[in-house]
Amino acid sequence: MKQDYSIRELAEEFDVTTRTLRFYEEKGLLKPTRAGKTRVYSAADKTRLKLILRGKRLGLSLDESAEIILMYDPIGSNSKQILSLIDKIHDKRVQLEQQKKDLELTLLDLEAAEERCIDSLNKIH
Amino acid sequence: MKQDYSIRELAEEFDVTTRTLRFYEEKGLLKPTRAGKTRVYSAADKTRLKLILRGKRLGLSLDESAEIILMYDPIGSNSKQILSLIDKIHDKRVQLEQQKKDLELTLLDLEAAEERCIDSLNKIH
DNA sequence: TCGAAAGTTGACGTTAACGTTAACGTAATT
DNA sequence: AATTACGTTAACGTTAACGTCAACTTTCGA
Repeated sequence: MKQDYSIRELAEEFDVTTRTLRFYEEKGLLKPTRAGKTRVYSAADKTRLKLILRGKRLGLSLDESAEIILMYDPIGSNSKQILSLIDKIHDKRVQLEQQKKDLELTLLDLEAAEERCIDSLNKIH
Repeated sequence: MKQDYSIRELAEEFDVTTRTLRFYEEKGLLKPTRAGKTRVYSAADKTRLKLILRGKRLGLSLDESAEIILMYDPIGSNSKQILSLIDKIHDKRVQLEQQKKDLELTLLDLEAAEERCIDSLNKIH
């Protein structure tokens, strides 16, 4: 598996602009190393980018995605910190479960709407 | 069941500001009638507000929610229009199904993260 | 070696979704 | 009569997430 990526490679693979990748770096979401001045993205950067974009499709802000990504990382060994992290994870799960419910309701509504459309068509015919 | 609502009643019930309700009206999402100058919201307005906020929790823009709400409404009896509507509904369903997948993946990740946290705690102890 | 292609850092522009005054009218309470 | 509470419109301010130059350097294939 490939190790490193240029900014353009990554941009094309994920269909974002290079501006976007630089912006994510400014925000601390990606940390490419440098070959001279040129950015070099690692497999870890690629994974993080994937998570960010997944978050976007869920309607999360970049900050929220950043938070979630931090949750995946091993964090300080301090007991208190870990407990606080568990809390955060729990909160985020609650939010996402609510979102899942909303999503399923909306899907049901759309199914019903589609059916009504088809009925309308049949009546016209 | 109550028929009409003042701007404040609706705002408090859904925990939004009155500014928000006026803004939604500007955008054509709500259409309260008037008693003099004062806005009077109907049950239909209330339902639409509920759908808008559900959309927000899904990360939809107001325009997207507006589109979806229009999908629920009976539309022009023109056959062509109905077919185009079915298409739109289908597209939106595809998008939401993708979102559902992303959501479930994220939930799995969070579960795993929580477990790792708990493991860390046990090792410390 | 040289010119196009791709890289870099500013820095200002844009859109969505409201927040925040301001400046005013109205209605009920004291 | 005056305060308080709630309503109105109008208009400028704010934040997030980039887009869009500009002005410059670096790299690489012919």
